[in-house]
Amino acid sequence: MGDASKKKAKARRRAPPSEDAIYERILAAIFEHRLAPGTKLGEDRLAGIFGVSRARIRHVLPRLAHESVVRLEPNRGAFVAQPTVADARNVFDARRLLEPGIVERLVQRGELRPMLVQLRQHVASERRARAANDTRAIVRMSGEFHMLLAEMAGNALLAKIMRELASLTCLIIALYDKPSVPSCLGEEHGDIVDALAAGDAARATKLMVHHLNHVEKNLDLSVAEPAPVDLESALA
Amino acid sequence: MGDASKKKAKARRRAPPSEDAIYERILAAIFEHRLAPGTKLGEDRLAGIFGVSRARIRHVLPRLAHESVVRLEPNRGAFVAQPTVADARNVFDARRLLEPGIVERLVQRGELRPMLVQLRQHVASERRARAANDTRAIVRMSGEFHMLLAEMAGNALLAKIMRELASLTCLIIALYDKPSVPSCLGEEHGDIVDALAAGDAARATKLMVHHLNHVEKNLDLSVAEPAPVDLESALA
DNA sequence: GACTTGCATTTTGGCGCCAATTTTTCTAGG
DNA sequence: CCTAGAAAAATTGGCGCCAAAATGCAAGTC
Repeated sequence: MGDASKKKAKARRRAPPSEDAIYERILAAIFEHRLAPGTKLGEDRLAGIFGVSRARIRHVLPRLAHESVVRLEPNRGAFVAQPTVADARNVFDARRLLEPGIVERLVQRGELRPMLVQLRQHVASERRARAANDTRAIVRMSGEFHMLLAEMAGNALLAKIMRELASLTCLIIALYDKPSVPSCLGEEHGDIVDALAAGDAARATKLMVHHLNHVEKNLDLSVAEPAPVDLESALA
Repeated sequence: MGDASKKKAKARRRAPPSEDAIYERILAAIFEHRLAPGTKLGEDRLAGIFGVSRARIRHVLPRLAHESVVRLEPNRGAFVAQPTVADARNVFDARRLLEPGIVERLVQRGELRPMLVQLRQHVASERRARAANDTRAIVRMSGEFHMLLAEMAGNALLAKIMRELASLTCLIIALYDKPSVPSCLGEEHGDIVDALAAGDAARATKLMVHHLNHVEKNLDLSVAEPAPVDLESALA
């Protein structure tokens, strides 16, 4: 390959990236749709890119695999996961179950003045990204909004689960987004924040469910699965 | 140490345990309260016990750490996790959010005749273990009941999350169980199955929430945290 | 006699090498 | 010209060795 120079160029000069840093970097790349689903994540390749040894990479990949963000095939390597249509429905189903509860816990927490200003700032950033047509920022911040809500709900466990669901949702959008509409619906995040500011928990949860339904409906989940070719049964 | 013979005795003669097998074995030991919270999980110790190389162990421990079942201290080793009181409350809070939804999804699935027989069999096994006063089996099967429900709900993602929550619950019971009452409440699992059999989703979810509340109330979560000695702030 | 300091042992962390499997390419045949 | 087979290259998986850090012990000192 003749792009050895490019690898060298991307390796940090004398910054030894920590293990968590590599983890976050790969996750961020997936979040921003810089790594397409199905992309092979070769060990040597990644080691060269980050300027670390292969052993370091071999610690990070299983971690990502455990969150179903990468798929680990024995003796073949790691690939960015390709959630099936069934997986996608499961993710949205789980989110419809979790996120209304997260919103409820957030309002029950009381004293959400400082949280509201942070949420408003985030929504404003989203609006700016949308105005600039910065697709990567739009998708990333859209996921971050939901992660922010979860972190504010005061339950670190739920926040961790929400992080994982947000990552998977990013992959799903990358795979099944209809080219027609920009996947991020206008001001629905802002509407949720407004309901929270009004202390109307019921409306906030209802808006959250509707929002999730809208996002899912804007995906093309009707496509037949990439032919689950079951040779054994097909040739019986 | 003079117990080198005991290690050898426990090592499988000529059965090379797979990586998943080791994972499951350690998890099972935690489930059955054979490994107390805080126990150190030395690498070559485990390697000797399972008769595998240290490298194999070094792949399993991070996996368990990712589920918060073991705590990984840099340069110190792996320990069975010791969830704090706050962690415990978070776990039960998350379960109160998830499990009613799981029950709902189960009934909406329809055709639960075969599932009901399996659930009834499980409840019967639990009853038998309770009659035999087999504490380990009681705790293990109590967690397995909830995992079974989640797997039947038709959402593999929710099932995975429930598995993790069940593991953590086992640790929490091991840490905070009041010696007074056996932590597993009589026939509450059976009552939930009865409600499912009657097709009464509302009652089933209500019973589930009550059940979780009962389990939590039977724990001693009032103990003051082991003094989160924050030296920096204490000596300012 | 108790505390501190220094050293030895044990354990984890990391790096490099070698074997196994897969994928690609080259060659021979139809 | 295309297909099937085999050899070669590349990549993953695993094992062992070596360095770094932490713990426990022992000796020295006040």
